[in-house]
Amino acid sequence: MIEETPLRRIPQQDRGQRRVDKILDAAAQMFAEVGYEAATTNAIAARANTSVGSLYQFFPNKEAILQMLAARYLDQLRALYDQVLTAETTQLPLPMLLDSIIDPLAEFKAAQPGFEPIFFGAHASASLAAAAEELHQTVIRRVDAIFAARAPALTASQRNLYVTISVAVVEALLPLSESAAELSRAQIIAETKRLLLVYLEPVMGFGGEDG
Amino acid sequence: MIEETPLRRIPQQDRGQRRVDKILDAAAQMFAEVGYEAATTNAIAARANTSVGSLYQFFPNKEAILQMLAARYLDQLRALYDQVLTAETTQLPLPMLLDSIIDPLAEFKAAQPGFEPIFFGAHASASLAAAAEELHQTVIRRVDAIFAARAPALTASQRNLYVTISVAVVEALLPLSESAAELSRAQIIAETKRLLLVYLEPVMGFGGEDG
Amino acid sequence: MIEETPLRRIPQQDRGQRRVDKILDAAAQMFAEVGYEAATTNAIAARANTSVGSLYQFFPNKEAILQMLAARYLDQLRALYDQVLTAETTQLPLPMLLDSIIDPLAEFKAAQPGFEPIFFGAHASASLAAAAEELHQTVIRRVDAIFAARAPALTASQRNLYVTISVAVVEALLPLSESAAELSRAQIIAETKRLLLVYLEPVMGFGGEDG
Amino acid sequence: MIEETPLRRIPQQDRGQRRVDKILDAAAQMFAEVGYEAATTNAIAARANTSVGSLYQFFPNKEAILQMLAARYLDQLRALYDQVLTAETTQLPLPMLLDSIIDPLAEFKAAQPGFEPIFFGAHASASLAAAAEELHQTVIRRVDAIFAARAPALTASQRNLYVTISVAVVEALLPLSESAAELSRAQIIAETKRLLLVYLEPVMGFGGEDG
DNA sequence: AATGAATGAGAATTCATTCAT
DNA sequence: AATGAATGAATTCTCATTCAT
Repeated sequence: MIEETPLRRIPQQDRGQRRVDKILDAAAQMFAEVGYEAATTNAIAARANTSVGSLYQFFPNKEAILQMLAARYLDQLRALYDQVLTAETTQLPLPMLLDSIIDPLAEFKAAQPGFEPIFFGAHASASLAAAAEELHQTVIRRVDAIFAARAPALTASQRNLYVTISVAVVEALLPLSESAAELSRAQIIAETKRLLLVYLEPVMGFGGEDG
Repeated sequence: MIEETPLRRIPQQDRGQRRVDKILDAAAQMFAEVGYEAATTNAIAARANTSVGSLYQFFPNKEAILQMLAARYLDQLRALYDQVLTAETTQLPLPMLLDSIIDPLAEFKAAQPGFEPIFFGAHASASLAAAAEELHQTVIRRVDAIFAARAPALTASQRNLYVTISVAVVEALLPLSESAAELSRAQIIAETKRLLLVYLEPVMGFGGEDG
Repeated sequence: MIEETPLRRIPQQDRGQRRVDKILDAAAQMFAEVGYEAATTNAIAARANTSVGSLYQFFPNKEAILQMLAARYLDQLRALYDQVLTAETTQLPLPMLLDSIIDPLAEFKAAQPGFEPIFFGAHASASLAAAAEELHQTVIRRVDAIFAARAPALTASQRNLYVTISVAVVEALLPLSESAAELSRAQIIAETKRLLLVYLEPVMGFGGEDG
Repeated sequence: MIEETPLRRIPQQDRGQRRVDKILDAAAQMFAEVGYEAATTNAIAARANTSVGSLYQFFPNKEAILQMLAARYLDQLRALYDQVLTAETTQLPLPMLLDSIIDPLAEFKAAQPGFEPIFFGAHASASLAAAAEELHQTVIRRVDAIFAARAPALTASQRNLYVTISVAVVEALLPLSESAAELSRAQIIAETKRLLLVYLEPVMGFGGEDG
């Protein structure tokens, strides 16, 4: 889906790949700290212990950094879910299914500082929105597949509603641990699951299609 | 920090007030259209049929416009809720209570183009976050008061959890009607209420303190 | 032919027009001294006793300065020729006709430092070439009209050859006074005329259509 | 200033010389295509199938490439004229003498893509002008020697005028075949000769010192 | 008070040149 | 010697803010 490689030069050597990673890490930090617009390419390069020139050797422009970062998150997230969400997962009791979906996301979010502003962050700029779109769609598709397997009685349209709402809820609640509300990360996660449990139980409460 | 009046000069005359309003309206539109960062003060002034000079006569800097806009929304939202949320409202059946809380917000959001990026919009920039904070706190406090009256058995800490989650859910779901998910505004609102209903019913499902 | 006004803002006031003129003068000097590519917008602004910001208030980009400069020269050159080249001029003895064509150009070139790099001289960059094109075409058309009136027996194609060669010769020789060849301006101009005289005499040597 | 060898290292081995040649060829192409300023050293190296590093092993800086290219053209042009312009040539009838001078130059120009922007190309940048200077002087000296032999009656100063004008005319007219004037190369060359014939005939029209 | 021209710091991006491998 | 990654000064252009009119 990201057709054209956003990388200006594909780093064949380890050193190049390490440099790209360092730049992406630095960018993730800066985006998280000051936002995409306010993060300057010079500052990103400096934090990555490189020069702007090197940065532009790998990325054609600032937006490409964002896209590449999103693409990296996408890969990692996919890998994470590939591990966790197997055919059997689908048939777990709902609470455990919710664990399987939410826990990886929560952990990923906690581990990756730049993930939140891209994925959770609302769409303050056109660039951000574009970068986040594929990530969102991927999560949406995964969840949709699970819901489809779990609640085959739902029409595609009904499922769309459940999926959209569920994903939006998770995206909205997980970041709350950052807020001033004096709620612990664990509390937030637990309550998110509880909320989705009562919401989804009527349609996919039981271990699957059986009653 | 927001303590000091962001208005450089308090417009005593109507004309001044009208000008401030026009600038705020223009700013709201621009913020909604292109985002806070991309909205230039010159463009805001032009859309308000004024000059940058006049704009800076009323606002010390760009961020002050945002703050002032947030403050205006705050006033309007307060007034709205003052009308709707009376002592009796608190004791309505939960579905109707949810109507009382969510409908005004949904309508306000629909009517005010600039409200969404500030209030719902994620916190892409430090400025936006700061401006939104008071709005959030106000809504939080209102809802907290209602929940307190309705579910007096809850500890402050428990209530904090319910309030935080409930408000976050509303903030996350209402903007979905803008997204590409092919869901109508009415569908979104209905589902938001249904979600909160199942979530809150256990603790405040009955008409009030009685069983 | 320059369809879209290259001016970002059309200066209604005298002050604005004066500023535009000062910028164009400064640009002309810089282009003449270091060439178009090496002339930086900051240096142009500085020499015009302004700021880059002001420069960009009037010109959308660096190339527009060049275009505007060429357009200004075009206007001035047209005005100059409108004065000098009347219907009667056409019928003057060839030496005087050559005076009428070459002298204004030589004087204009001497008076306008920036004219030479644009009009004379080959065009190293695409921008320069584009800017010069209209100037060239205008001179070509003028000369063509004169030649047509003077030597009606020539076919359009033959005339094209004479005009092209004649104009190219003038464009090549006049700048020689700048070169190291130790030739005075007057010498150069005189020899240019003598050269064209012997070249053109066979086809338009006599006072006009008469033999 | 051009005194010091522009070559950083004099390539003793064939391989080095071949590399230098390839770089010069690549540079000539790029200069012809996009101009001196716009031609980047990286692009030149790439087109020469080398690396920038190697390029800088042979050339201290970008300008040196231009100088070296001009020097190479100088050598080739000298060799060409050494072949063609012998003592006997000088005494040929003027039309044939002009053939002897102009034809090699026209052919050389047609064969060497980078020659035109340097030699004919007006002096858009200080670097270009410097590089072209020696080429010009060489041609000037050759032509001067011929004119001296052919028209010994002319004073050095008079000869200077004729030589300067003649060379400038050729430099100006030959490139016209590239322009949009719809004139063929052959037409241009023929007309250039005709022009110089009528110009020079009075002073060196006859087969030599007689007449 | 109102205007909008003027300012210039700061941002993204390029490219000649260097230097570690 | 060859390579090409790395560097960072320099350039174009923007836009928040000021200030003369």
